[in-house]
Amino acid sequence: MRYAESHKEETHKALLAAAAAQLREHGPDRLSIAQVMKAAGLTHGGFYAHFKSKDALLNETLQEVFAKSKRRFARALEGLPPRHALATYIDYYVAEAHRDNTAGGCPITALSSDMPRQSKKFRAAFEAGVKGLATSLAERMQAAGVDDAEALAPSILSAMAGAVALSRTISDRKLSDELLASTRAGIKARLGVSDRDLAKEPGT
Amino acid sequence: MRYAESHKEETHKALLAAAAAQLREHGPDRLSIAQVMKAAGLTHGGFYAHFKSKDALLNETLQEVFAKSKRRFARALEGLPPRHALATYIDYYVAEAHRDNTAGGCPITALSSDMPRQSKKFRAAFEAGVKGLATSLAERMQAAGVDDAEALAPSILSAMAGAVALSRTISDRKLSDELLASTRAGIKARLGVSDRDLAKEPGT
DNA sequence: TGTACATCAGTGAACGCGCGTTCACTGATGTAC
DNA sequence: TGTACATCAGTGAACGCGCGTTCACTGATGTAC
Repeated sequence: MRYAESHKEETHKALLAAAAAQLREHGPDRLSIAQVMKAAGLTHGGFYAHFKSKDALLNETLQEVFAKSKRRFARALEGLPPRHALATYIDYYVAEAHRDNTAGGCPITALSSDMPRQSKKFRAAFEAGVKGLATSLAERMQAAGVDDAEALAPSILSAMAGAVALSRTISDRKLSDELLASTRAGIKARLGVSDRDLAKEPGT
Repeated sequence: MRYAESHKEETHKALLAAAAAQLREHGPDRLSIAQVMKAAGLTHGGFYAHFKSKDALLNETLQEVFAKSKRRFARALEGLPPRHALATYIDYYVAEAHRDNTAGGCPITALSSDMPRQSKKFRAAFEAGVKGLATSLAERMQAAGVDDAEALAPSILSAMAGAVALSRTISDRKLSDELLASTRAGIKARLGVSDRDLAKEPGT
């Protein structure tokens, strides 16, 4: 079974996509190579033609997931005026849809409490991703006229991630929804981009 | 080797104490029965004289950890005037010392992102613990004159837990410290118990 | 055009390992007589 | 007071299991001649 030139690269991408979902859904420890291969329609033995080890897969996957997060972030806010964009991002992150989509969501929300138990290399990749997202957020905040944006951004990010993470642990739907709504309102108020504040913003 | 009447109960407690630390340090999946027994100076085979299963140990341990968290919460704030107590709690929770003490810290911070992958029973124990802490916090907030305390408390709790959890993933000490400081300031401002606001409070 | 060989992504059996769990056993002490 | 037996927390070997990893093999297609 000889394959097209691009075949190996395509399989590599398919494995990364499967791993990206399983990493967030099951965590780095419960993600299993056999399951990732199965999701791509392959048997587990072939894995090592694509990755040196499970660690290598996890590292590449995490970088990919953060990069995708950042790209999606930028795309969703394209063209919006700065303060509106910031409010939209908060609503988009601290959302029921995000809570209900662990496999496709933010790695900070899905993996924060796993990180201190992971390898140094994996933690470094996570930290780089966090810094990247914090920087993006800080830029958005600065553009929206928020004071001291750079120092504030990591705290805002952790409040958003913490709320979504906690909302996932609560089966009481009403309480979970309220936690998200209350967090959205609180963060937007803190940044001066509540619906009330936004009325002052010049048009799109 | 016949033992004193209280001996079995003491061993049971020692196992719970070892499990309490390891649960938060290593998470429910990586906590191992052999390691817990070893920490109590015993061999792994004897475990089943004390607990029906690993699941039973995890459930009992988590309940114990939440109960202890709540007791410590109450003890630390005893005698303080309401608004001062609230500010103290925030400083106490969102702290470098808490970040550096995973094994002895809050289970929400240590386990949030593990929970969606755990058994229904374990998740129920966690949810009950979260509700208990949220209620305690809401009472403190209400006593301190915060509006809409009950609806706000879960969001505040998630912001505190999220900040400590994220601070643990960041090896960059300066950034990690700043994240905590910025979160303390933000939450105290949101609740109207900043140092500035507290000057107005009647004495101890 | 036809034959022999090289390529290499993927297969599937096998490995050692740590895990949760089981179980026959130990041995110091209490109780029965 | 002395002997035989019961108790039971703890021991340590053994189990099946899923895991990450290795490796001899497969077989469709490309290349050499």
